Amino acid sequence: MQENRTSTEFAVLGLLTLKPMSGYEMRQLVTQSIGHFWSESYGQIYPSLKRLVNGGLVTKKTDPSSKRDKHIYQITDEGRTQLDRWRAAAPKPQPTRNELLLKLFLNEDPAIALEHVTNARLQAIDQLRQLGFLEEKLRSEHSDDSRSFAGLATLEYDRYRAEAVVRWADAVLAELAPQR
Amino acid sequence: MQENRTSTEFAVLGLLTLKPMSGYEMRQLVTQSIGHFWSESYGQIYPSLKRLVNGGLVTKKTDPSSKRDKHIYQITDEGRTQLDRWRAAAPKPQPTRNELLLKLFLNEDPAIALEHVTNARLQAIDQLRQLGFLEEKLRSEHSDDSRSFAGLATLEYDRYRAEAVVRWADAVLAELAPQR
DNA sequence: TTTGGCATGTAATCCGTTACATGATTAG
DNA sequence: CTAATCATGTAACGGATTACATGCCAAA
Repeated sequence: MQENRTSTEFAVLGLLTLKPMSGYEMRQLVTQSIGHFWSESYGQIYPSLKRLVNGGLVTKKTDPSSKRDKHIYQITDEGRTQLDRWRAAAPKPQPTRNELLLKLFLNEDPAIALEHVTNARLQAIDQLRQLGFLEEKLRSEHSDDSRSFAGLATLEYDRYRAEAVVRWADAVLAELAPQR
Repeated sequence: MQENRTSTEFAVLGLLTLKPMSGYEMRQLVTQSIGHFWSESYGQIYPSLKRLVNGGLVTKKTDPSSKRDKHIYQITDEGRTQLDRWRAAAPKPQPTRNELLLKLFLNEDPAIALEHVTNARLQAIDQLRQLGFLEEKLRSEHSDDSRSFAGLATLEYDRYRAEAVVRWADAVLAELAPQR
């Protein structure tokens, strides 16, 4: 009887390897540190934790040091085993659906194309700025362990991609508004 | 009473500006020519067409020249109006969820990281090859009208991005397996 | 004659976000 | 006192894929 786990469940499980934490903390962690490439809502986190507990991959206990009703979740050995298997498997390719490209493709008005591409360029530049902040934060927090390497690699990924968007936009804009 | 249209419905509507066609043809067109950045399944196309007909943005008639039961859909003036409005609006940013990055982030085993990054690099290179084919096809089909410009721009987008992935992978691999 | 491609659609299911519902604690 | 933040969870809804169900026509 093989349980069918979703990426979300493994994400939740994997985050518990960083440290035992509550659903609330996990949500903060996701948005603050891996928000540039992953998101989880409460509507996913709490049900996932529940399923993981049912499957024995995670244990739940109430934090005695907290005045509030706070539940700390911790990964079990079985959880680590399953997580390792998932991590070793090839990441499933995410479906590509890009509304910007769709609008460009379906659009015959050059003015609109120009506007969308210009905006995309500005957004990419803004993303580069934000990635810079994140990188600084990451470097200051844990200076040079292996965890930091993985974090930096993910930042770099998005940096390369954002730079690619800027260059692409420049190329397209040059073609849209030539010699002037 | 404002209808709430999805991106899928506008995609379907927009494709009908290329030419009137059937649901089946649309599905072929999507996978063959814009598959690198957009996908639609029959489970989306047929219900969308139905809703668009109900809303008066599309008309449906049976193709008399076909022996089979073939329904040709055509965009109406009202459809064009609505489409124009949608095209002018800012594309909504697609949520970023990248399982590769998640696995890298959660992984402490360098061998697994190395494997995933190597694979990502190979996949990007393969994508570049496919984009090359698509570009040739596009250039040969309609040599130099405005439609071809839009098509090329979308291809270029993915080319820039795929090249960025290759460069990123090279950088990460260099750090994972230094001096040898 | 049987297989592959044309052709249409619906139903089941999955996965995700947003909205809802509730309440305690703490800082201003 | 009162607003922000901590904290937990469920319900409703939306949007997409996959599986299902059906059948004709053409070519091998």
